[in-house]
Amino acid sequence: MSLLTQTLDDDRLDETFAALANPTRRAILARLAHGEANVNELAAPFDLTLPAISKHIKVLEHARLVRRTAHAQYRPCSLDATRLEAVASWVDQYRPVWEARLDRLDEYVGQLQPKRQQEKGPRHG
Amino acid sequence: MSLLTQTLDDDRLDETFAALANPTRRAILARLAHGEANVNELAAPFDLTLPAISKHIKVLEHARLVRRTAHAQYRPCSLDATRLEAVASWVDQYRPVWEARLDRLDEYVGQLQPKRQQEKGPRHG
DNA sequence: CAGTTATTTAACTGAATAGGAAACTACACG
DNA sequence: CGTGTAGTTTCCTATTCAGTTAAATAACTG
Repeated sequence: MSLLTQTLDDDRLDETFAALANPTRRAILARLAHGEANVNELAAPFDLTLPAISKHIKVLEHARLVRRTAHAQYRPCSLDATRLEAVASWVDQYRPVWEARLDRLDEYVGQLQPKRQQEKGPRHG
Repeated sequence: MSLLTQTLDDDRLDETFAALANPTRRAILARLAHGEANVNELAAPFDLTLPAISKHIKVLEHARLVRRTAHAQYRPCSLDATRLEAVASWVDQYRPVWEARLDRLDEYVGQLQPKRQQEKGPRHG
């Protein structure tokens, strides 16, 4: 799959990235990586009201970054890493770009050999 | 670095994820992965006005996902993969979670050995 | 059933986003 | 200098977002 077609199958990537674009939500994910937690537990470290946390969780849930169950009046959350894996594979498409430090994937794609970096030269004349 | 401290150094991750949470901007990045391009070239595939694209580029530039230069009246953009690398390493923190399919990093952190996967068993009672 | 705990919903506010239209800047070219 | 080309800025609109308070729902507990 080329980087040009990548746009076609970014099914839910908008939603995923939008969910990740918030420090509270990333912190919630980090916490859930250590095991499931209910809403009050998740809210504890933050200077936010419970409804605010509840909404953040809803965003994460809707983005399928967390799964929820229900035990009595508790609604524990757990991490669902599937979408994180999707993020990883999206960003991994660009890995050659930063690894080669070429900033041109073309050259990487076309010719895998290291081959002298081939400066394009400044062409501002 | 543990997943709990990860929150502390997510310097510009908000901005980065927010910039990536848009299909037009991701498509622009994809295009730039093939080499630099100016604004009109970047705008061509989209059903958006030039100012709209210009603003998307500004978002990407501010998020340091693209770099810009100036040749005459052209302002070519090129991909800067540094922040993508940051995204990759952020998401890679979670790799053990989806690779082990445990949904509990604790167990991974505690005992790295493969050691028979140790099913926790269903505990919904 | 009354009360307590856990969580959500509703209603509202202020700020940020995405987009368009129109006007503006900057440069090249003749 | 005037015109075309490349791109940005300004202004405006509609939508979404993050947060609040207050009220509602849900389930356990005595």
